[in-house]
Amino acid sequence: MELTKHQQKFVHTWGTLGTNWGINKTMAQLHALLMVSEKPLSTEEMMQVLQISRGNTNMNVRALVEWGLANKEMVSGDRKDFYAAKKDIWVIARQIATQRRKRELEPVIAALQELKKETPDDKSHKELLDRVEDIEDFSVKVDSMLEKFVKSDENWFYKVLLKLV
Amino acid sequence: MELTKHQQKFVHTWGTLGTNWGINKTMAQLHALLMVSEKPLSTEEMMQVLQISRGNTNMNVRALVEWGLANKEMVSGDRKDFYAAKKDIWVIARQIATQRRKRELEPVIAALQELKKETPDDKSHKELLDRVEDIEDFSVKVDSMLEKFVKSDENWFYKVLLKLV
DNA sequence: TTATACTTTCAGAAATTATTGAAAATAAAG
DNA sequence: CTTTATTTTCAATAATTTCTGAAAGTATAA
Repeated sequence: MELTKHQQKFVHTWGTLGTNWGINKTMAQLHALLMVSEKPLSTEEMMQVLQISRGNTNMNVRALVEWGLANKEMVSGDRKDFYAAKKDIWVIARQIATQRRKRELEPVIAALQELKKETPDDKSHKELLDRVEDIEDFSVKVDSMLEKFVKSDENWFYKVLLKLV
Repeated sequence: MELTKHQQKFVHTWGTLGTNWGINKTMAQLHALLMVSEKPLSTEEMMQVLQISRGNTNMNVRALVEWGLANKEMVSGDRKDFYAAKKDIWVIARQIATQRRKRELEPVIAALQELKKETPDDKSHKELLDRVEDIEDFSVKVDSMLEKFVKSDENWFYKVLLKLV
């Protein structure tokens, strides 16, 4: 299997951009590769195109599945597992929002709530409690906004966008 | 200078959470420390409280200033530089949105636009162009939403939130 | 069964990122 | 100026994260 130079560039670029988003290069490149592929790909094919090891391929493609960005598929008559990326940008965006909410926002809210509960409300903790409460309130708002986005359809987003103008 | 155990826990927790957001631990801890401090702090004080080196303190406190999350301040009668965190959550959120837009979103849009321009519109690039266009459109929408948020006041956000219900 | 095809795991190696600490640079005071 | 206080830089090192490849594990076919 061989990519055109433009496909190669897309895969390479997506890997670099992913790095700035805190996503590891291999995972981002696999995602890009699956997104431009017309058909599901096997581990062998991904290894060969990206020139990476079997272990690395397996770990990262499964991370993609865990994030809900790709699916494992069976091709009849073949014993191998194949993988295909979800291609609808709204589905992708919702999956990412779901995961980031779970991994980045909810732990913040939980930690701040605990902190608030156990911190005595005395003079020496005024600043601390003010900060914790402000950040918690804000986080809860963002969280509920993301929740709405996740549960919404495409039109919701357009409507919101319109209303903002 | 000494923190209460609750302040210590906040600083420690914020450092850990920061790590999950792709921010380095020292930067997040410095941010937390400055957020709970009633007065601006000197490099010495920050080094001593967090038990970190002078170089590390200097680099990361300047990163906070670059992100617009803290300010350098002069205390009259003292030759040292002091630093204070911005404490208004709306200001903080807008600063972070501004920076993330610049660092994470704009490079994506620029890269995709370039890719789109240079990729021939033939059959072998159908998937690629479809993906690039979808992601670019979506990114531009998110970007303009963030732009609005950055330029807005606190009420804007509440209004948006209300409209979404 | 046993053989074969394929996937998963994981210890060690490689690459990347963060931190130290001391030297160089800068700035204020005498 | 010269001295002294302070900040900044950066090469060396430490810590963390990613990647490899081979061995162990699973599943299907013969």
